[in-house]
Amino acid sequence: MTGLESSTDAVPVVDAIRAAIADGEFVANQRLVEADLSERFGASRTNVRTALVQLASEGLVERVQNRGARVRAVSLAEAVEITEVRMALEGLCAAKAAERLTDDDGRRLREIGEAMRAAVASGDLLGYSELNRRLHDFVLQLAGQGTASAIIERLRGQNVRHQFQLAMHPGRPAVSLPQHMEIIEALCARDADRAEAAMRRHIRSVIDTLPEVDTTRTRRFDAL
Amino acid sequence: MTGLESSTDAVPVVDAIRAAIADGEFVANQRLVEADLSERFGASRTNVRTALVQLASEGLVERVQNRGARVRAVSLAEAVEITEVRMALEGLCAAKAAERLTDDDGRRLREIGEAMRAAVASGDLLGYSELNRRLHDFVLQLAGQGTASAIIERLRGQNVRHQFQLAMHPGRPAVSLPQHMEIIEALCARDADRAEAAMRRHIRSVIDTLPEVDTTRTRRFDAL
DNA sequence: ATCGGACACATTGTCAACAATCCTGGCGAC
DNA sequence: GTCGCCAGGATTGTTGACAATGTGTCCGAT
Repeated sequence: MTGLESSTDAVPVVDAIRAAIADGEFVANQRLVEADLSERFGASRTNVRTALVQLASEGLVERVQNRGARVRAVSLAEAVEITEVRMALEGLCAAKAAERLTDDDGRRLREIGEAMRAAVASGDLLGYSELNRRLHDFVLQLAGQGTASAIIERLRGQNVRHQFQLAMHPGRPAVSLPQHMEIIEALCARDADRAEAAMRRHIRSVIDTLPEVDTTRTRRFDAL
Repeated sequence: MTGLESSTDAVPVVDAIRAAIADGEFVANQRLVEADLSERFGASRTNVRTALVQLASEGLVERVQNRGARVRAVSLAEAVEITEVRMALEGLCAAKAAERLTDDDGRRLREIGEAMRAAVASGDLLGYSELNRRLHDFVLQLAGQGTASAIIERLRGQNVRHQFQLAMHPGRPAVSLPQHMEIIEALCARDADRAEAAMRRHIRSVIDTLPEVDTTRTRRFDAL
């Protein structure tokens, strides 16, 4: 998509920019010039401007007075902090999900689990990554915790880069697959404490792996 | 403060509105008319507008197309959800704080604890409430978790009403004081697990008390 | 060759006016 | 009396132009 395909959209500018950042079209530290975005998405500069304000309060972009906005680069330390928050919140959601689980939910969970096994066995990294997302999303949905889910979603947006690198890390599936299965088992057993513990162990291992996959060349040569 | 005292402030419109909501000057479901706020705070309507967008993405304000903004009313169920998130996150921060605590921090914690005891003994509800805020803030500061702290702060803003009612609940200090002391002791012992557990127990009791202090008369009969 | 200053350009910040939309109240038809 | 309908007013949404600020460049003096 090279140009102007959106003619009469409501207020999707913020979503469009968010998606562009998520998809890597806008890379970290890239400048976001209002006039350019305005033309790129066929929106008025005012709309782009308010979109940038909103994205700034979501932590996706940085804005400095009279100097414009750019895609915020999250350091490794920040990625760790963010994932620690996710650990606490997804743990909470796992516990809630265990309490509210229906038999049908359990079946769907096990389906995801089997699909994961198959994806890992066949070396389908992208498929496994997609299933990973589906599992975590499903847990959030089961938990029925709107507040927590919204926060987790927002934090995930800030971490797309690190998450992606993690998914492509060789040997990672062998570690995370059994953790995922343990989460599923605990949920199906409706054991809230065990589900929370399993989820926390899983995300703790993500945190421990983050430094290994970090490719922050730290080319900002002053702050690190 | 009744009127226009801010003449040449940078971009404090959003902070001013936030403060007004926190202080109860703007009550739940109250309409926030751009022109009125514009005059009230001596800012242009454009600034007010972007401020409202930002506050909406913070969850303090609700905005509907062509119908303006109003102060968001958080239901009891939402207040419970919010406080459950706080339980998870402040638990995390308590654990981190225990690991990083210095001797001097410990002394300051115990000072707060003693001041709390005195406030409760003398029936100083407002003083105790203020100390409560100071204790929780101090734990966040000790934890050094910027991401978690920012989220907690934001959630607190949404819950001001319920928090206030809780603080004024008779008999509440008798319950929360020993919990606060346990948190302080666990922190001073540098026992991360115990600190996290104590913090979670404390906030769990807050959650359990919320329904009792709830005064959602649902008097929104369309609100003005 | 390097430094300082002035000029030009690019970009953001602000404002006022205009258009679109929604709510209110009154009026007539049934 | 109730329902539908149609101005009138209030409020939000949008646009474009202009001001303010920052950035980069070129030139001359040392």
